[in-house]
Amino acid sequence: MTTPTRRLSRTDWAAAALAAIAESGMSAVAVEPLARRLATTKGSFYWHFANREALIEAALELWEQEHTEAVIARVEREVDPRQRLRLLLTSAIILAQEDLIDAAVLAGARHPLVAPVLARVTERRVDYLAQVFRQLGFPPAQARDRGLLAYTAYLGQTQLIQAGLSAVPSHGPGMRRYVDRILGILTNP
Amino acid sequence: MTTPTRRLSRTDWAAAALAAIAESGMSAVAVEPLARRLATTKGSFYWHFANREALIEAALELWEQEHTEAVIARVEREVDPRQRLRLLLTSAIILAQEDLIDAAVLAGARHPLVAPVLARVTERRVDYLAQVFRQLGFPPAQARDRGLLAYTAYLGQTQLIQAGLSAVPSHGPGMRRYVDRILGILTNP
DNA sequence: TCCATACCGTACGCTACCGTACGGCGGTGA
DNA sequence: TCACCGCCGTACGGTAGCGTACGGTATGGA
Repeated sequence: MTTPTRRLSRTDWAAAALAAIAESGMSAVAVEPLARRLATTKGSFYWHFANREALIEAALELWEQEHTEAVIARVEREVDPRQRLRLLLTSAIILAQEDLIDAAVLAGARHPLVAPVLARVTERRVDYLAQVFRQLGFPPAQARDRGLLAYTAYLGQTQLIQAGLSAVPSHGPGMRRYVDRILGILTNP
Repeated sequence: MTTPTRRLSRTDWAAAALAAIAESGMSAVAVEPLARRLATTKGSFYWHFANREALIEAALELWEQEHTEAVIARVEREVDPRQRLRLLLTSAIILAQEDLIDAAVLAGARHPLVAPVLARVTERRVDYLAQVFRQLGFPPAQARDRGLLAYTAYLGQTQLIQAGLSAVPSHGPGMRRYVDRILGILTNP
């Protein structure tokens, strides 16, 4: 995973912080515990970062890149907009189960450093969804409504899982049927 | 609100803790800050509670009662199931905007004391919604699906608001039309 | 009136974490 | 080989909150 060198980079710290957020939330971004986890000391940390805030910012920046821009870029390689939407939905469903980072960031929505990033990411994702619906032929206003609806469903789903009550088939043909049903509802004029 | 006496009860502390959760999340349930806020000292607190955990438990118990059982009891006074559903939806929409406690508890879903309470509350709410749909004439399995769908929409909505992007008319005739639309979708066979 | 009981104030020790100061080590270029 | 620089280890002081010990006060019932 990380290089076998014992010297750490700024990005190593940011990645560790992001992992800590996913596991235990914002409060887990603490310098000394992270240092223990990375088998180093605060001396390393304060060389790469001015303070704890700077680390949180770096971690959230990483999240924004990897969990929004990168996903959009990958989906954009699909040519057919309907296939794009399907790919988006399936990856969202799978991610909502395995990957806890989105839920963890949502949970920290009130944190002053999280709020602006979260707002940007939410807007970006809804915008992209709306764009896909426009490419499917819906007029702008309707496209945005449907984008919002789709994203709300995603959020609600992650929260249900957080609450320990998953009700969505997360794999296999059950999921395929489920995705098709959702797709039908979302694209039905 | 509270009695003009300066002596506090166990419930006063629990209510203050719940308010603190709504404002600033689980980590805000801290003895000394709460004591300052109540214009008293830790001496009072440790008379009424064994420790911080006990306070969190009491606060969550209060939440469970006031934000689930009490709402259900009030809605139950409505005779027509379709009216019950409408009342439930409108109060949910209004609450999702004004009242931040539900979102704050969701945000603490990973906390060991929150998780079981949240699981119970979620189950209870979905069960109740399913019951209403059964009373509307849907067969049990379909009723549960629709209950889940409705609750997912509620959760997604609160999360969107948390992310600073509200897209739902929260009052007036706009909300009435919106509720009617939702009602139509949810009860359409 | 007097005392028991319920409740609160205060001082203390403990732990976890933040941030700083500074010394040291190891690799790289002259 | 030596000096320099990037990176890390360590020790320290400061703060915030938890929990405890114990003394103090007020209030209602005998």
